[in-house]
Amino acid sequence: MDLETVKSKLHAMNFRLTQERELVLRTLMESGEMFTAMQLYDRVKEQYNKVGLTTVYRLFEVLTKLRLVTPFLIDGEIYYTFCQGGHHHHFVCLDCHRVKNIYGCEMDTRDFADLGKVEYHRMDLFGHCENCQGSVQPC
Amino acid sequence: MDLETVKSKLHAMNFRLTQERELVLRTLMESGEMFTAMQLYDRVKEQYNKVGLTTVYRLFEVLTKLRLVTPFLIDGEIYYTFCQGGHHHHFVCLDCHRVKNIYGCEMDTRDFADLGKVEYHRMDLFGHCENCQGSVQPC
DNA sequence: AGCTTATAGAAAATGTTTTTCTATAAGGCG
DNA sequence: CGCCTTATAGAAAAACATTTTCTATAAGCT
Ligand SMILES: [Mn+2]
Ligand SMILES: [Mn+2]
Ligand SMILES: [Zn+2]
Ligand SMILES: [Zn+2]
Repeated sequence: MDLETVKSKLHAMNFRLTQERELVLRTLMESGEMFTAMQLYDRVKEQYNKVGLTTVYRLFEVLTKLRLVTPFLIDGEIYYTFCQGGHHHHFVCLDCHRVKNIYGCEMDTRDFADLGKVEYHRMDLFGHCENCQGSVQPC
Repeated sequence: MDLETVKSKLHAMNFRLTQERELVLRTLMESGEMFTAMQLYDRVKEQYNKVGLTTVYRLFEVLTKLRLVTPFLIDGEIYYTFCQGGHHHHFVCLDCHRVKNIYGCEMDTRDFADLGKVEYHRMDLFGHCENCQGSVQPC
């Protein structure tokens, strides 16, 4: 998905795409990584200009409403990754925090009807991506 | 798993099973639910005596180290559920927050070798358990 | 260009989690 | 048992994370 599409989704919900939001969104979308609010704030600062931390928090809030972001809990911290399109699963690199989408879910939720009514499910794989294999782990 | 087993696991790591920990642990284990620290603190208070909130936080910390607890991120909040035994998946009721274990994982992580080296994975189903189906949703 | 209203960002407020500190008791050992 | 060592309880403070408030600004519309 490109920035223009996100823009229309924002507009459809009466949100605006400000210059600040565009900087943050670009950083998030182009990285393929997941970030805590503070991490994304720092990344934006180093790559572009400075934006307010509040702006990052508010963007995560908005993107969550639009379901354009998926949260991950890792080591007690909440990370967000840009995420859109149909249902899919994830591979998360524990080293570089890059996220890869896995399409083609074969699960049939009817198999679990005895447990209750399944609304949705998630599957996340965690490991070390090709880039990070063999390389020294970040401290 | 019963309390005695947890006790030995604690002792094996040089942790102690105090009266306060036992109260909190009982509440957690017997409920089958997942709790935020504050929720478990409140539940212990109403069912038994009062314990310190710090004690609950510290117990979650210890149980996390022993891998006797699994964290869930729901609506921006971190919940913990008592969780032990071999690899399995979860069904979480969005209403009552009870958790059911799903054994018999058929996934072969080698199917994803092209993505990187998979260390572990999780799968969580979310929905409404039999008890909560048809009943009025909690506010 | 002009209008309306969502947003930026600094500062304050709020909420959550961790740390500190002292008294207590768990568990080990004789 | 009784004694000893050391992990833990819990209150209070500190640290940290997130949300709210408030005013100026600019996005988007006409
Ligand atoms: Mn995704
Ligand atoms: Mn479990
Ligand atoms: Zn990687
Ligand atoms: Zn339920």
